[in-house]
Amino acid sequence: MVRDKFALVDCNNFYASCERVFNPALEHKPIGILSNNDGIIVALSNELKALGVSRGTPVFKLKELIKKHDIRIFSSNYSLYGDMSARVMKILAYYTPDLEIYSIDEAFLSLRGMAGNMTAYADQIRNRIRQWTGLPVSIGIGPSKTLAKIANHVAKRNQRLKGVFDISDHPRFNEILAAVDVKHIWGIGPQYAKLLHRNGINNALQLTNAPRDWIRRKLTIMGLRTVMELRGVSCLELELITEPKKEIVSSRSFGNPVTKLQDLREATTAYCTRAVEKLREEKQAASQIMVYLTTNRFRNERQYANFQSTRLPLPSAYTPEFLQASLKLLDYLYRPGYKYKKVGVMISDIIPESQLPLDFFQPTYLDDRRKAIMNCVDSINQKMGMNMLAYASIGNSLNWQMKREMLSPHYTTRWEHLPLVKA
DNA sequence: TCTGGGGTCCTAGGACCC
DNA sequence: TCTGGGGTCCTAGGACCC
Repeated sequence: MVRDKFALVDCNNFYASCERVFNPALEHKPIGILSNNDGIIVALSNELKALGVSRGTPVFKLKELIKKHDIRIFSSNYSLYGDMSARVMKILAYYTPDLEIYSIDEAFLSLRGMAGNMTAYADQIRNRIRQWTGLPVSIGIGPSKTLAKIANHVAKRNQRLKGVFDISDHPRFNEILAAVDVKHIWGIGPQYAKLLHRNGINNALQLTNAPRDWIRRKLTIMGLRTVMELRGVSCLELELITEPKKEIVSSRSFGNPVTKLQDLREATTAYCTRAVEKLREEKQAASQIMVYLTTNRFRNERQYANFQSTRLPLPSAYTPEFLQASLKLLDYLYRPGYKYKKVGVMISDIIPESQLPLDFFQPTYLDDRRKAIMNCVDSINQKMGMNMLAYASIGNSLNWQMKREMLSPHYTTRWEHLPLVKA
């Protein structure tokens, strides 16, 4: 029997590293990347971590620290990170077709059946990514995905390992697991970590040896799978084909509180348009649409949070149809007198476009000219930029738009932002 | 003043059917 | 006092991931 073997390639402090690639002055500086709306820190360089800052901290709480330590703060620049991610994944695909792109900065590779020194192989991958993109990555290797994740975690924390660690058949396997807190295990979140700690299960080795039935009962089947994976029994296969999404959400918090229905209608138009665009990118159609509206739960003022959904007569991917429905839902949800923080649109009951039902009495998305119109709009927007062609209800007040006050240039996706090299 | 966004899976409980 | 037994489908809520 050929034993499974997985490598997890993970970019170190991905967003911060992307900013650094194009701005070498940031080397060795503490860097923080902000969420949408410049709200919280979502990514940190090691230097910022060393100052005791953690993911999720609201940036306003760091004002003093930022000044004191010359911390460089950036709004998130997804067109830059998305483009850098694509470059890394392309390099990995060159090594193997057995590649699962797990997130913007992580990928699993299958090393099944490969002979030779895996550490040397991983070193080579790591060096090539560094050389071709400028990004530092860590690579963990193990007999299951969960153990590959742990190996990666170990690689990141030990300078001596130079970014690569293979945990398979390691002579000090137990010792290594005993040093990993359960909260760092893939699949164990804050709630489960608390539960485990309460029951005296503090590290990965203890979890590995925990009673099966108890785990099944308290952590469900998912938790049991995690334990098996820790024992080196691979339960999670590489997912080579990306499954179509079951729901698509588009929503944003507003830069400033919004009170007027008109502004909410404009925001809803923007998010609904984007959601249906994503639906078409996946070549899917949907029949369920939901709109939700909330005030700011952190503020000590009158609160409102509600949602409303409706069903289209037939599955569709025609934006105007969704727009009409979502604006109607919004009008129904809206109550004057509140300061709103966020509106969102969710699309579900998704089926492949190819499985659209036929209807004798009304044209479907495919039969009439709707699909052709959407294709046309999409290709123009793709070439000329998002919302180059937009729906009138998007308006032009922009009262609802998010804050992005510390955005770096779009170094790789806009000609006018290309970095210049001075002769 | 200032606290993100976009997903997935599992389970329990209710509705409804025979 | 006693109060069937399944099956299926749907939804809400809770957990997780990045």
